[in-house]
Amino acid sequence: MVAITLPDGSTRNYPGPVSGADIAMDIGPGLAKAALAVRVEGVMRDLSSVIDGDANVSIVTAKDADALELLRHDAAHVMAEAVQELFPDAQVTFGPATENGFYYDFARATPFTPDDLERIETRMKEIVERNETIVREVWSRERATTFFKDKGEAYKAEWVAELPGDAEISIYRQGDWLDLCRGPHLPSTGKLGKAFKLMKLAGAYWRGDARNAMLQRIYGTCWPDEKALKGYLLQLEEAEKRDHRRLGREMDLFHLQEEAIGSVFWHPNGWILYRAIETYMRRRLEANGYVEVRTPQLVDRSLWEASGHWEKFRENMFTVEVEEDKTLCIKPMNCPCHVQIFRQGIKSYRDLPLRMAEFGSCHRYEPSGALHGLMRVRGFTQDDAHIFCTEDQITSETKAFCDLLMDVYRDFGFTDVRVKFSDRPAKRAGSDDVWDKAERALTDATTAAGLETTLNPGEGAFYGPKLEFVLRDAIGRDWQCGTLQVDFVLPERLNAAYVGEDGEKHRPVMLHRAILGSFERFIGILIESYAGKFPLWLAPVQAVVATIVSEADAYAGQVAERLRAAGIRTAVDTRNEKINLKVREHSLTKVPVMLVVGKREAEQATVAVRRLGGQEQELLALDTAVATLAREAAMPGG
RNA sequence: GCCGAAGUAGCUCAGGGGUAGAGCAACUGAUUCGUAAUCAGUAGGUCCGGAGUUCAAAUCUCCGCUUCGGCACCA
Repeated sequence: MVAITLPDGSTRNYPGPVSGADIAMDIGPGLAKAALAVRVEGVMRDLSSVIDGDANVSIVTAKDADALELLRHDAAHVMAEAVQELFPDAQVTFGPATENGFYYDFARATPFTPDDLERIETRMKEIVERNETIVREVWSRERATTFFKDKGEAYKAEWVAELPGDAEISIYRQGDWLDLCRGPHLPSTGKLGKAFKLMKLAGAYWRGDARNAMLQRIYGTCWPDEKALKGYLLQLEEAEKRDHRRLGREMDLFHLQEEAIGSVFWHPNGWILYRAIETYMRRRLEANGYVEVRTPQLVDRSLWEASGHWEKFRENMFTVEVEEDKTLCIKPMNCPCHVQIFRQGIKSYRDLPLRMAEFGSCHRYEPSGALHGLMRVRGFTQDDAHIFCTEDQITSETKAFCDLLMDVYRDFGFTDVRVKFSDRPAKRAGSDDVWDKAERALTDATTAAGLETTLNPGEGAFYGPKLEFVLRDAIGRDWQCGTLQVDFVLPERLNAAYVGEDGEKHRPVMLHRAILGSFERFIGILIESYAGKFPLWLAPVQAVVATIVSEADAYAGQVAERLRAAGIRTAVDTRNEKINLKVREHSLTKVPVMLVVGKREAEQATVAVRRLGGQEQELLALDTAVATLAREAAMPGG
């Protein structure tokens, strides 16, 4: 007897082992038709898999959230089948489901073309129509190895060889095509449906290693139905409209050009935004016990040799040969310079923690393929600071930092922040004792700050563990902004010391930390996150006074003066144009507030206030409007 | 850096071995108008750069640069 318990709590008994399909059929033919897979004790399995003992079971249909992953994984298989039918010389490698779809990596001498994509997609739809039954088989290692080797599938053969000894080698067969795969899969290709689309071609290294061959990756997206697919494509289009590179041009914030690759030309409007953020950060840091410094751009190579950067980071550094045997480096980081300031004079334990901040302008020679708008540049400014403290202060300083960081992010409208915790790497400096202490300190601090972290095992810096704070751009790409890194090594290398209570010399610990990361990247993300519609305190132009008739020109000037006197960045538009045009143009450049004035307003000392994106207007006395806007435009945190 | 694609007016894009095209923007003029495009006219180009093929190259070929999409990288 096998007792199967269903999600509703009911139990069905079977005389012997049953498959998921049997159970679904037993419950009803409708469900049997809709069934895609079965979840046994929470684990997703093939519908055909046999359950031979009592179990909690649920039937997975397209309505299930995790049916999507199944669907997408199948889409990858169907694509691979289509590709191999059309291009028999293409070798298969891997093809997983992704956040919005799937991809499959192929090895092939001649690259696929965009035209090929159309052919492949058409063939995929044919395979769905063939409704090939998907069958799972378990092969011996020898059989699998021989099979893939004979077929010329070198990558699959390599993978089989590397599967652990006790691993079951499962093969999924659909029609004449098969693939080595862990599964689970749908019962047949027809269940996939046709709500998929091949999106783009890309290169990708075999097993993600740049030393390996480059494969050809085809990305696709896949959804349960046509409506969801359309919705996704529409969402992509919308996201494209908030691309910071596009908005940067439309709103006249900045530009990039060939003669200064990877460096930003900030236009007046963009620079207002930049400075507003800098002012805000400076106030925040001052309120949190930081001191601000400024250190040199050009620093002799010897300091970088001493810090270890010359050895580890040289390829990313711009250098200048000034005279024979003298190399200056354009600083890629601020830390060694901050240690130099720390080292001036004798520091006592009473001076700690010393929080030294700099809006540090740095340059790094980033690989050409990595450059991306404001997000990845070669010249940037960090909201950098180094906290010199004792080991005992790591937890409290980290906690204080996390609180500050979350406060700042909240002020910029970010509440969904991912925090990654990177612990000790294989190659590292410092004793295990010290690492234990540092990792525990970070863990305690994040817990105290109420942050959930995901572990990035072995990804810490060689000099200490770190926290990374990740924000997401308009099209779902993640960018690291904030960071906190514990460093035991640099104080040692650059000989930073303080005198302790005991009168002896001690090494301080350095916490490298940034909240925005770089102004450039943060502003890029900010633009996308707000879709250019900044809150009042950040908007480069906060208000436009627009006239309806030229008789109101003089009054418009007075209104603007009043607003400016109240600290509001105001422009006046007295062009001889219709109000419709003015509203449209200032809406497109995302000015948050428009004050429309005509004859009526001029006579009554009022303004018609129109908010960006809104339909209605509010008629206010000029005094009221100025007071309201001044209050709204105030920088958060005073 | 690697794989692929693209580069034509300020922007979006069409064209394609034989005089360089459109819409929007710009400029000029008219229009004084009540909340997302008033009308008319004018001007605007090293077709990314360099070499080659050709009577003739924006167009074909090669090399380079930049950008875009991925991958790798991001101490």
